[in-house]
Amino acid sequence: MARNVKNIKELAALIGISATTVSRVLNGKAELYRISPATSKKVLNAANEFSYYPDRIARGLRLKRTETLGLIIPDIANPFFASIAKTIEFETRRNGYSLILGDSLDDIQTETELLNLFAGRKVDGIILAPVGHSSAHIEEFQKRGIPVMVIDRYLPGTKIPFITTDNYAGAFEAVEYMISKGHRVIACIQGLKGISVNTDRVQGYRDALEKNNITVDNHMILGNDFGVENGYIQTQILMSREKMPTAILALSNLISIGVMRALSEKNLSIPDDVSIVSFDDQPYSAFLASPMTTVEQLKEEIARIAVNGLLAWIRTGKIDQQIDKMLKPKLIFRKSVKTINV
Amino acid sequence: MARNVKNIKELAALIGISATTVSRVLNGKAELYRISPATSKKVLNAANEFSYYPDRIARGLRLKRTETLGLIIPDIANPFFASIAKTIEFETRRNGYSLILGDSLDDIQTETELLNLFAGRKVDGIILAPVGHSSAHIEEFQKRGIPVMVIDRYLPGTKIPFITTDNYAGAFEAVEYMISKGHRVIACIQGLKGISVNTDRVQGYRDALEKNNITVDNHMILGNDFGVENGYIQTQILMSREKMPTAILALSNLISIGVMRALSEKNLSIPDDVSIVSFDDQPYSAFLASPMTTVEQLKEEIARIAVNGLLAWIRTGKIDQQIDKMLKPKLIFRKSVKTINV
DNA sequence: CTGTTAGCGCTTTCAC
DNA sequence: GTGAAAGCGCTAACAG
Repeated sequence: MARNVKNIKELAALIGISATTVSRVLNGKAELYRISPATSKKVLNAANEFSYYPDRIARGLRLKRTETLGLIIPDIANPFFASIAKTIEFETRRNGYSLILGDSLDDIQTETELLNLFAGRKVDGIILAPVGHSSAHIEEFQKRGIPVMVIDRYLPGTKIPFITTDNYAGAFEAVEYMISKGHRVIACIQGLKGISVNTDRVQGYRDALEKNNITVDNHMILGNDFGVENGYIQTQILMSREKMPTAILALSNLISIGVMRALSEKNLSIPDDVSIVSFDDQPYSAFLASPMTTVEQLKEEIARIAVNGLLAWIRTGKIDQQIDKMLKPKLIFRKSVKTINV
Repeated sequence: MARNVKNIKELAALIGISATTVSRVLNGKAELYRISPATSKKVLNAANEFSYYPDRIARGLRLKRTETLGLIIPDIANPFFASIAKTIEFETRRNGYSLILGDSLDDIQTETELLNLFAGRKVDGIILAPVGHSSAHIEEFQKRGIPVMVIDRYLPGTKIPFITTDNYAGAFEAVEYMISKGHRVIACIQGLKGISVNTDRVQGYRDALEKNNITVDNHMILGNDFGVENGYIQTQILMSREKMPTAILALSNLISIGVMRALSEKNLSIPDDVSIVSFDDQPYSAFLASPMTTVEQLKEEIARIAVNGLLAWIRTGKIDQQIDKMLKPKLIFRKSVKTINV
């Protein structure tokens, strides 16, 4: 095994040519500069033999481009985001880019900090599942010239491109389905208030009820977090009330786990005592005590469109505003909704 | 809002001092160089006012250190690894480092490619959940001077430090528990053959049987992947045999989902028809059709030790060989194992 | 207490 | 066809 070589100059010296030529060959510009095939071959062989990998940091400095994308996500442990991250990583690498990851913990300050950090690291673009309603920090960021593509959630009233699920339609359909099964008192345990995903789902919930002449009871909309704990606590609250819902719409897969925990502690069963529909289909959804009816989102699709849209934006320097997209979700029917007297 | 400033020189010019001084103040070396408080304050104010963030790429080139860690994981969509990744990201950032993520798809070639890529990007260290038995490519890598810390799996016969679960003990306990419940024909659906996690678990399974005077039937050890599909297929094979097992040890959470799918298709129920214990506890484990008895691993702990050990290694330049650790897992008893005639 | 200068490893302009 | 030299933005010697 030959020894390694530390930089392009050293490699060039070893072959007895200039660093310039080595650089040209290694960057596929041999043709362009009419470098002789013999020289080319020598360079390629040497690079291989001495396992030379160019220093991407130096390259990035010179080129003012790092071939790195930033990904900011509110909770990488949430399987919904983990799946999205997997596809994003794959697509990113397939295009010769690397991915730097940040978990914002659904906290706007951490998100801002990550944006600045990534800017300092000169990422070429960012994919962001934003925490908040406020978008000032993101727009300011765009102005610094770094493309930001928003996924999952979008920022109304801004020019920031996004790919998301048609959450309104998903919630609307889910609720209409529950109504068709005879439910009239349906609770909605929501995630973080004020972000589009949540707002749209709640609106879909409201409109489905109203369309079916059921008055919306604001006490039936509660919670403020996408996590397990919130699902647990809100269900306890719901179940201690005089007027208990016969069905619950859980606005995330984690929330529905919390719901299950609370119900099982009270020896209430799904769907006999309470029906439930949850957002985000998961591999385990079908194997729960009561196989869960879910609203499935096109995770891979969202990830792919986001990466490719962002890279196109980076390459051309301008954004295809047509990219804004809301992908239709799909209701997956299982057994967590009971038919009750109509 | 003041305009932004593009580099340290420009900022320095604006205040009317040299870039050196600005650099010193911004790096907290004002004291060291006895820079006057007045100048210091001016610098800090200006940096803030013009929202100047130093270019970490240029800094990295100069310092030969990027304050970036690489994380290579076989499947970020697997909630086990997603949880680990979350803690790793958090700890990494808390220490002022960034994290670049690679998903090896449990493929050794992709893993090697990622290692080289990360080397080119001059990461200061790497946390790796390795795919394979072979460790040559990793050792070669260490020689290039980049510290590699292995998690989850370890490489026997190498000097590469690792943090993992005591998988042998986990499997041993799980099987002894099933035996204590009267099971004698216990199958083991394994993950990727040849990697330590798998080897150790299988060995724990074998030894528990033998210790209880049950002859190990090699037909009862099958499979070769940690994913859902493998659990599904192997269960179908098991259930189509003359001699069916009364219990299954599933060597990952994904495998057990596959087992559940196959059983439910055959209208077999857990634990009435088949008992099961699965590795990796998950938030949903308690809410499955049959609440699942699982072997819980200390994910956060593994992640924390790995990051802090790696950073210490980077800072001091030498590795604390004491770091090699196998954390004891915990058996969580639920209802997926039936007591049968003994 | 502060500044000048050199150089990290790469790519590109300009020159031959 | 190839090379010398400049410079990306930063920090650390060295100098005062």
